[in-house]
Order: sequence, then C-alpha cells, then structure tokens
Amino acid sequence: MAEATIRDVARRAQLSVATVSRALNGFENVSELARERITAAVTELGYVPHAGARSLSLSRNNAIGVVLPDLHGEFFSEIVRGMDREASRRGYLLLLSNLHAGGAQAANALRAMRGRVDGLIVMAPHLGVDELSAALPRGLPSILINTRDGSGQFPAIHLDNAAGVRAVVDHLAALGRKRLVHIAGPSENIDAQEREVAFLAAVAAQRLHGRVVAGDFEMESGEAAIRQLMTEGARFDAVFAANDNMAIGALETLRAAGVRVPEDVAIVGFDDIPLARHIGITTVRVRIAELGERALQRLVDGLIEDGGGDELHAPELVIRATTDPKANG
Amino acid sequence: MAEATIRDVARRAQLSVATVSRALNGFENVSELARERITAAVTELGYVPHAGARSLSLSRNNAIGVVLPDLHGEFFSEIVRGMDREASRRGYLLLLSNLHAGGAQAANALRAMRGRVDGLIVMAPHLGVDELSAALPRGLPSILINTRDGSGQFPAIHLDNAAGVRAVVDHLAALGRKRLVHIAGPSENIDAQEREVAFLAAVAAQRLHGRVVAGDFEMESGEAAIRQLMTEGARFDAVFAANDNMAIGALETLRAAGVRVPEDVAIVGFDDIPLARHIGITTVRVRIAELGERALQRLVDGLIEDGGGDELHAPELVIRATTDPKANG
DNA sequence: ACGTTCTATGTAACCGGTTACATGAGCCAG
DNA sequence: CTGGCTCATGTAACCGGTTACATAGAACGT
Repeated sequence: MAEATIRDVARRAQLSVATVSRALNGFENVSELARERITAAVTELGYVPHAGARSLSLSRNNAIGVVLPDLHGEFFSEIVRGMDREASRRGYLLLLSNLHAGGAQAANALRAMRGRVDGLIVMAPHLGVDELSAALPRGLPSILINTRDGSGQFPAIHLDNAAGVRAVVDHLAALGRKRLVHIAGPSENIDAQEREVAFLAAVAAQRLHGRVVAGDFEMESGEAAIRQLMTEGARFDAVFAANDNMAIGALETLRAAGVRVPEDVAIVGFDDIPLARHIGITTVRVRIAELGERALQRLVDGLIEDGGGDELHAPELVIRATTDPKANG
Repeated sequence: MAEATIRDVARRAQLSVATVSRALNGFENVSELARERITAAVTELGYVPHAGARSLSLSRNNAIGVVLPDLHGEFFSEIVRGMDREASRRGYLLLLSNLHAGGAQAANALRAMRGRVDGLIVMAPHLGVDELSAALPRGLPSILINTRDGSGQFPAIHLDNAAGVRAVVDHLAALGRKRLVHIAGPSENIDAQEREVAFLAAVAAQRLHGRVVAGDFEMESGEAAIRQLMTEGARFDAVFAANDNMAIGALETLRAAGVRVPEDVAIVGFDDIPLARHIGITTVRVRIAELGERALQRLVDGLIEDGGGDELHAPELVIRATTDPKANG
C-alpha cells in the first residue's frame, strides 16, 4: 500500500483536491460539512502531506541549509544549537552538510542544496570568496560566518576577535601588568590569526611589552609553551592564551612550578568553555549559540529585505580568579 | 531574473528537456554534439538542478531526517558527526529537527519530514512507542536510538549500559574492592536508570557491598555526593560515577580531603570525555560517533532489505590512573 | 419575477524535474 | 530499392501538492 495522497483524501471525502487543500491549509471558505468529511478521510487514511511536493508548488521550503567545515565538538554543537533554536522558533528545518573535502566536492555540496532550502549559512574558512560565489547557486540567499570576504559581496557575520583581545589587554594593563605573553593558536586558523594580530596591536597601543609563542589550541601546547618560557628564563607577568584549553595548560604548569596565579602571573583565555568557568579562568566569552542564532535570524529576515554588509559579533570579558584574586571561584 | 530551469537549458541548447535530462544524468545515448551544446548552455545560464523537483519525480530524496531531543554538547555533536560522516560517504544529506517540546509539537516535527527524507533516525527518550508510532508518517523507514521499545516494532540501537557497568564492577572486584558507591545520574534519564539498575545487579552478582547516591550528571553533584558520604563517615573503597563529569568532581573532592586515589579509593566514570583522558580517569568509553554512524548505516541499508530488531552498541572499559596506579596519566 | 452578489466547490494548469513511448534518420542485408 | 534494426531525440504524462479562474446554487434587493 503506497502512501495516501491528497487525491486519495479527496476521493474518499467525495470532494475535489482543491477543497481538501484549502481545508488542510485553514482557509475560511470551506463548509463545515466538507471540513468534517475531510478530517475523517485524513485520519482513516493516515494521510500526511508530502512536504516535498508542497515545497515545489509553493517555491518555498521552510528549510535553511547549513554548510560547515569539520569543526571540533563544542563549537559545532553550540552553533548548530543556536541555529536550531531560532529555526524551530520560525518553523524552519535545518539541512546539514559538512564540508570535509575541498574543491569540487565542496561545490557539489553547495549545489545539492538548490531547491531544498530557502537560504544558506556557510562557514568555509578554507574557501576563497571567488570560489564560493562560483559554487553557490545563483539567487540562493546566503550568509557567511567567520569567512574572509573583503568584497562585501555576501552578508556575513564575524566574531569580533579584535574587540575581545583589546578588552583583555586593557584589563591586564589596568591591573598594572607590563610584560605580556600570547600563546597563539594554529596559524591556518583565521580566528587564531586575528587574535594574534590584535594582540600585537593592542600591546603596542598600550605601550606594553608583548611576546608571541606558538600553540595549537590543545591543552598540551599551553603547557609546552610555558615550560619553554621558563627554560629560557623569560620574564612575564601575564599570559593570554588564544583559547581556554591552552590557558588551562598554562595555569597548571605555572602552579606546578610554584608560580602564584594571579599574584605573580595573570592568566587569560578565550572562549569561556564550561571548564574555564569551573576552574575560574578569566576569559573572553563567545556566545557561539548566539552567533548561529543571529546568522539564521539575519538570513530569514533577509529573505524579505535583502540586507548586505558585515556584522560583528562582540564577545565579552569575564573576569575570574586568574586575574582577580578577589573573584570567587 | 528567476533561476534557470531545465527547460531554459533545453531552449538554449535547441534540444528537448528529455535529452538535457539524460545528458545531465550521464546516460549513454546522447550524442557528443548534444552533450557539448548542453554543457555550454548550462554554464552560460549558471544552471543548477532543482533538487526538490528531482526528488519529487524520483520519489527519492537522498536525505535522512534526524530527530533529537535537547541534548548536551558533546553527545549531540558526536552523534551528529558520526551520522554525517556516514551520510556524506553515501551521498545523503541530514535534515535536522530538535524536539524541544513534547506532544503535538513533536508529532508535527515528525510529520514535517514526510516527503523530504528517505528515512528517519529518532531519539525521543520521553516519548512512548505508541505515541511515536502514531506520530511517525506511515511507510517512512525509521530507526530508534536509545528509546525504550519493548515491542520490537521498530529497528533500534541502544547503548549497552549493562555491559559497560558489568565491566566496571568486574574490574573493581578484580582489584579487590569490596565497598562500592555509585553516584547516579538524573532519574528521568534512561541511561542513568539503566546504569543504576545494572550497578545493583552487578554488585549483587559479585557479592560486594553496593550503595547508590544521587547525582545529576554535573560535576558539582559529584563533589556534593562525596562530601555527604564523608560527613556521614561512610566507608567505601571505590566510587563509580554514572558519568565522567561527576567522577571528576568526586576525584577532586577526595584528593582535596587527603584521600589517596587509587590507593584508598578507586574512581571510575562513564563516557570517556576528552578531559577524562587528560586527567587519567578510568572510564567506559562510549563511541558516540560510531553509534550515529551505525544508525545511519542500518537505516540506509534497511531501505533495501528491511531488517528489524534491536542492536546493542557495546562500550569499552578504559583503565587509567584512578584505578590502576601503574597506568600512565 | 429577475438580476446581482456571495460563497462553496470544481477543473486544470503549474512548480521542475524524469521517463515511457513515439518518431524519424541512418545503416545494413537481401 | 526496401524492410528491419539501432539509436538519438522529442512529446507528454507523471510525481503531489497549490491556486487562478470558472461555475453553480443560495441569498438578497427591488
């Protein structure tokens, strides 16, 4: 037995498909009698409308495509959660496609969205804007997240790394710290790049001494960075890691070496992962879920009035015990 | 300018839509000349096939619907990652729908999938099988994850909590531990329930002393549980927490009180979150991504040969420093 | 009584693909 | 030269909804 269609319902209710369609979509001009016969037929047949067919005839899918690169746990789940929250609020579904491979593979993934979704949220840090605009189906509204797009060709949302970094450096300067160390993230990561550049700029602006050491966003690289600095006998009174993981590694290594935090050395991270809160690390809170939420919001709103331009998503400094001895927990 | 359709391409290439369709789908019986004219027209018009229309006429979507409850970070991202990995391998997309609210809301979410996807992966711990089968569109292949379904009405995959717990208790017994404490998870959580029940059964089987204290999967509840036990002056030589978070809380609290781990008290968690590995906590590794991968696999394979029945996904004991003093880190 | 308006319903075209079947050209054997 | 075969191509129906337009019957005013 194949699935019941609207024509089956119409036949059973002894009405036309038009009337059935109108009844199911809550139009006014349907008699009470017809309505009853239709509801009866629907339940008897177990009829469920075919969303695909509906989309085709309405040219509207009530779905948003989400194209993400392979990204690590928390960021992924948080950004999707944010999108989902806003999507379900507005009655949209999310069509997910992870971009493992690059090149033609990526282009295909984007094309496969045509005719299934009303808009696209794309996060493709390793794709250039020219490649993107070549691969994106024409006329499919798209918004970019954390993707470099100087051209302003697409609406975009970025994390405002510079603002976050400035807040950190200003905070450290206000505490009287003079010699700052930045443990950078992986060099191919765009956020890591921006944080490093912003660090150097902010340090210069505050006329402090700044130094950058390499890291890779993993906890171990934070430990390694500190061990290296101590072996060198480097002097510093503050460490600003490009993410919380490395800040935790740095904290443990310093404490293990008998350095007092924050008295001798202040430590700041980035991201505000749950563990940072638990340990009490001063950090920059990135509301990732909000980023996703906002992207979906702008996209769906933009389906009506096309708003271009970039938007910066400001993070927020959270002061805890690794810079402020009075902070609790 | 509206989107180009296959008819536009046909007109431009001076051929019929049938020929264009055949050429685009790689049929043999298309002349070289036609093929060239079509490729030219396609690039000139920037034509991208309309996946929705294609699905309608093929009655095939190349998409799988994923319906999940609100679940916390790691579990969500891992399970989706696993599904996505397998999906993109097989050329499927994932249509995501989070089940925030229950009742009619949930039923609608399931219905909205009809005609968009070829199958459904459902994780709905708070929905009964009867509600589910009422809400699920008839004829849409579905597989259940971690959902109680005594009826065997749907194919299902469960995490084998009992096996994991038995491995833990056997391990502790082999180490000579006699008095075990289980810090349970939230009582409405099905995995937490199963772990608690299995703990009591395993302890009885090994003729050990077992006690259960309440927890809620958060780190703080692990700390609280231990504090309470110590206040009471309870005696125990092993703590088995229903997840790693609580195990970490327990570990910190015990160490802070000067109790030696593992010499005085052994500690075991569940899940194997990254932090557990870093700290060196003995735990039960749940390959969540594999669970998702397997669900998608079975679903897609089952689209051909309908295989019902339950499947248990076995976890694996990972022995680390909180039970074995010789284990490194 | 009649024309007008209103309302519920029906008919059929359309969304953008796929494909069964029809057609006509080219080729070869007899 | 003709019948039969192969093969590229075209025509039109179909997937399952929506909806512009047509229509019939009821209600209403004069």
